[in-house]
Amino acid sequence: MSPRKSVAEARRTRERIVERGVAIASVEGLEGLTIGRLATDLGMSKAGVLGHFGTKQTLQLATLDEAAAVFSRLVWEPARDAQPGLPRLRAICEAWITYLETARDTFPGGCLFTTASIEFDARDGLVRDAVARLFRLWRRRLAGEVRVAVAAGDLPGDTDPEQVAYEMGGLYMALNQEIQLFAAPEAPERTRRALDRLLAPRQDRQDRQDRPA
Amino acid sequence: MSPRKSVAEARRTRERIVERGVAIASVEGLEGLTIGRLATDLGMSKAGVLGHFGTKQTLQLATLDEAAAVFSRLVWEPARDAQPGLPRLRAICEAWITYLETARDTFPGGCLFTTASIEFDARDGLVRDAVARLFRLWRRRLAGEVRVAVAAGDLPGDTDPEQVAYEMGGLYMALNQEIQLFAAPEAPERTRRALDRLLAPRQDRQDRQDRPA
DNA sequence: CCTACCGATCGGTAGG
DNA sequence: CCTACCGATCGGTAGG
Repeated sequence: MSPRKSVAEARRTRERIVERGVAIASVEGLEGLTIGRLATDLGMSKAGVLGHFGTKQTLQLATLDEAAAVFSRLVWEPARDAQPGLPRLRAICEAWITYLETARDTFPGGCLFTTASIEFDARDGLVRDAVARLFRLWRRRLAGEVRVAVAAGDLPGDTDPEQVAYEMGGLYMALNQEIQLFAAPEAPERTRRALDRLLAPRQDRQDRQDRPA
Repeated sequence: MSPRKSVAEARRTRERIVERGVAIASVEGLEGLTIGRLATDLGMSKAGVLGHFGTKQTLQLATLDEAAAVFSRLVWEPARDAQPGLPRLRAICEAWITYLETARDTFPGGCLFTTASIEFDARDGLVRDAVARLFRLWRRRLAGEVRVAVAAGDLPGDTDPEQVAYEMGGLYMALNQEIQLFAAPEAPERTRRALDRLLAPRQDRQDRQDRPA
């Protein structure tokens, strides 16, 4: 017949496309991710690439899914075994910093979610909805972890978990910019200082005291 | 000869192009800002649009310049008359929030600088350099204002001005996302709460005290 | 400032 | 999974 591959081979090809797609989209955005570029990079035809998805939008959604899976693997899962509450929150924070600092192979252009959020925040459609869903999910998880930390007495009783999660999001966008736009080596340490203030374990302080400058 | 216009008319046309360019780029990004789209929107020919700039890159730089001028007018200038230090810092913060909340005519897709930063942070070239220069300039101004506030005794003596300016940047990116992606009405108030904590006037507090919840 | 054009690339389809 | 194609749009140029 034709050079049609087995189901397993086709799945593996689809994986390769999506992995490459994450890297391209990290640099060029999900709109800048083009079928022609993918085809060239992978030594395939455009029709061969598109055949796995049907439309560019489906390709974008698959790329976002793969990126979210990587993020879970690098940020959420390593913290899973930490004690719920402040210890796990701290573990998530560190994994998040490491993800932004070192996941350059997977995300050579920086955090794909920040890129996608900016790119789609003024549009409608399934991609925008998927991006918003991810940010909401992650904020909910962070806020939940803050809530546990408060209940455990690790954070002040009047802490607003949503507020803390919101501010954490800002710190990570700042860190992403600092790494990508300025290649600033002190950025992770700045982020840690800000997080220490945000997640200060107790109210009996006149300043932070648990980390040296 | 031809429908060539006077110098003043040509300048006015250029202004119209650049103003429209800011609005388009706010939604589509500086790469998504196309000459054809501008021409259609303005009822001109593509060559007529491009003639004012020569290349797309020059158009992008002119668009960024115009956006920076608007930003100065809306954020820096209103605070100019406030007392240097914490009062001026607070005035800048409020103007900044207002800018993100209400400048929808000029920036229908949200803060163009955040968009441009994300879009160009993985590329080289004059546009990237111009974006980086703007962010550096504004951070320097913020840090300078923090320094004045510390010298005036309005902020604790161990305040790190660069750190505060860095965190403020993160808060504004978070606010931009919250407005654009989530249309969250409580976002400005969240930002104010975070800024109050960041710019807490004195260390003799167990928690923030100058704003009611 | 226009018309008329260029080669390149876009997303996508037909047919195998 | 391929070749071969489609109409639309991209940035840019020639010439007036």
